[in-house]
Amino acid sequence: MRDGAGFSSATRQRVLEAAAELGWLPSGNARGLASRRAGIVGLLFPDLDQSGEAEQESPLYVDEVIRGAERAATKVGDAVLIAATHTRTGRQLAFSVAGKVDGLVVMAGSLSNQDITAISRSLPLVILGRSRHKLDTITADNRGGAREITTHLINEHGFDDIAFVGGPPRSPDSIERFAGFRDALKSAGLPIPNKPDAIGGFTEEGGERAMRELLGHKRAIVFGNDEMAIGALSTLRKARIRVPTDIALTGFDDIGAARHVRPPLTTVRQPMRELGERSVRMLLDRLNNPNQPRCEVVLPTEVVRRRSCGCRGRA
Amino acid sequence: MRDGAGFSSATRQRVLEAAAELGWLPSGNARGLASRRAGIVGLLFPDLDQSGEAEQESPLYVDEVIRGAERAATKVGDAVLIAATHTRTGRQLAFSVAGKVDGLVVMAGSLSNQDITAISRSLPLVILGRSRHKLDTITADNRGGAREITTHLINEHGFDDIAFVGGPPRSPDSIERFAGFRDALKSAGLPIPNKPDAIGGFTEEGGERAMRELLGHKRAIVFGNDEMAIGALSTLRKARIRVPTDIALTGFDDIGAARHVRPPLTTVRQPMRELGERSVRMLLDRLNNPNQPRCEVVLPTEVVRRRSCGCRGRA
DNA sequence: TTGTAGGCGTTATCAT
DNA sequence: ATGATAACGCCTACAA
Repeated sequence: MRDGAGFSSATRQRVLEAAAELGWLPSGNARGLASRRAGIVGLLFPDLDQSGEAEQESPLYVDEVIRGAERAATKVGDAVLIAATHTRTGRQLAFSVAGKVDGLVVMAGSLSNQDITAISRSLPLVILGRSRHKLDTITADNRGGAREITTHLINEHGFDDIAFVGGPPRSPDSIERFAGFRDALKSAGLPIPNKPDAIGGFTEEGGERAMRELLGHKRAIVFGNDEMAIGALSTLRKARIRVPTDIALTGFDDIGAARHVRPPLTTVRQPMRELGERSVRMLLDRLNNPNQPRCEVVLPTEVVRRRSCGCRGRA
Repeated sequence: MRDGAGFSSATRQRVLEAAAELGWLPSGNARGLASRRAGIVGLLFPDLDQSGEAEQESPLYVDEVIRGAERAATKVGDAVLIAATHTRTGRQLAFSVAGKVDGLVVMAGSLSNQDITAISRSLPLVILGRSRHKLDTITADNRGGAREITTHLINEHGFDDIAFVGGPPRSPDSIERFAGFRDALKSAGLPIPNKPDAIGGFTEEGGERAMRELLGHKRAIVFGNDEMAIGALSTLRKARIRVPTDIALTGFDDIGAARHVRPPLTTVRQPMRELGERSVRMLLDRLNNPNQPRCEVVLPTEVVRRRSCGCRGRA
C-alpha cells in the first residue's frame, strides 16, 4: 500500500484494484502500531457547555479553530480527534485521547499547568493561547488589537475619556486586552487606570449590567469582548441612548452576531481559523522534527470598523 | 488495565499507581488492534468552506452537531474523529478515516449515495439527515416545523396569502420545508402553490435578491432558512418597509444571529446538539448490537416566536 | 520484484 | 490471581 517504494506503478495499480474489489480497508490501528504514527492529531478544548443543560451560547471561536485544524490536518492526510475537557482529570484524558493521537493541540484553559507538564512528557504538545510552559505556543495578538482599537477611538474619533469593561479578572485574554487598552492611553498621554472600570465576565448579561453601572459616566467604552458589548446595546436601547451618536463602543472577537446587531459592532477580529491551521502545522512540524527549537507564534489581529464606534461602516 | 476481570481492586490500584509513576500511557493502536475496537467514532460532514478563501459564514449547525457528538462519545469513553469531505472521493476518505474509527456518523450531503453504500459494507454508518438507504437514520422534523410556523402565521396572525422562499431546489431540507408549508396551506383550505415563490439558495445574498423580487406582492413570507430571512431584512430596510408592521416574515434554523437582528426573527429551532448526541448513541448501539433492526429517528422541531412575525416576542 | 521472518503494544485464552 | 502464549493487521528488513 505504501507509496514510492521499489515497484512498478502497474503493480501498485493492481494492488489498489484488488483492494477495491475486496472492499478492503487498511486498519488504522495496525498501521499505527507498526509505523508508530497514528495519523491523528488531537485537539483539546475547554468545556463547551459548563452550564449543563442551559443552551447558552458557548465560546464560538472553538468552532473556527476546529475548522482550521481539520483543514490543515486533512491537507497532509491526517485526521483530527476532538475532545473537550469536561470534568475529566488529566489522567483520564490522557488515557482516552492521548494514546490515540500523535500529538495534541491544547487550547488554553482546557488543562491545568500540571496536567500539561505531565502529558507533555509523553506527547508533543502545542499550546494555543498564553502559557508559561516551554512548549510550542501560538496566540493571537490580543494586546495589540486592544491597543489599536483604543487608539482608533482616541485618534479618529477624538475621545479622551474611555472606559474599559473587562472579562473574568483572571482570564489571560481579558488581562492582555486591558494591557493593550492601557498601552494606547499611555501613548496618547492620557491618564492610565489600574483596573477595568467595570467587570462583565465576558457574558451578555454581564455586559448589560456593566453598562448600567457606567451609564452617564463615559462617552466611549472598550468592551473586552463582543458578547458584553452586545449586552450593553440592550441596556442602551432601554435607556434610549443612541449608539454611536450619544456613546461609542467597541467589542472584541468579531463573532457572527457583531455584524447583525444594530448598530453593527466595531471590533477586533482574531484569525481563529488560521490559529487552528497553524497550530496543527506546528504540531506536524514538531512530529517530523522532534528536536527543532521551541517555536512561538503570535498572529496579528485586525480592527474591523463598523458603526458602533462612530465610523460610517461599510454595511 | 482492563476493568472488571478477575482480580482485586487492590491489585488494580497497584497497577494504576505503577502506570502513573512510570508516566505510562496505553497505546490506542495496540489496544484497538487487539480488541478490534478503536474507541473512536467518526463524524463526516460536508465541506465547511466551499468558497475557498472567502471567510463566508458556513453552515453553523455543523458545530452544534459536533458538540453533541463529542459529548455523547465522551460519556462512554470514546473519542470523536472529525472529517470534512473536501474534494476527496469516497475511497480516499475511507482510507484516511474509515480505517481509524469503529463507525461513522455521516451528515447528509457529505458523501454520494454510492460512496455511502460502499463504505457501509465495511463499517457501521448512521446517516444524519434524509437518506434513501436502509441504514440507521436520524433527522429533524423539517416538514413539521415548516407546517407549524406557517400555521402560526395563518391562525394567529390572520394571513391568507403567504409566500415561500426556497433554498437550493434539490436540497432535501428545502424540499421538506416547502412540503410542510404546503401542508399548512392545505389544512387551512388555502390555494397550494406547486413551487416556491422565489429561490434564495439558503444564502443572505439570495434572500436579499428574493426579497426584491417579491417586494409589494405579499404581506407574509416564510423563508426556508434564517440566512435568507436576514438578507431579506436588509432589502426591506433599504426599501423603508417595516417588519412586522408592513410585512411579516419567518426563518428556519434559529442560528445565533436570528436573536440579534432587528426585529428578532421568528424561526424554527432544530435540536442540533441533540441530533449530534443521538446519532452517536445510535452508532454505539449498533456497534454493541450489530443485528438489531434498522433504526429511524425523527426529532421534533420547535417554533421560536419572536417579533418578525408580529408576535411581541420575549426579548 | 517477490517472499519470508520478525516486531509493534495490547488483549484473549488457557493453564496453573 | 498470575503466567505464558498466541493472535490482532500491518510495516520493515533482508534474502532470494
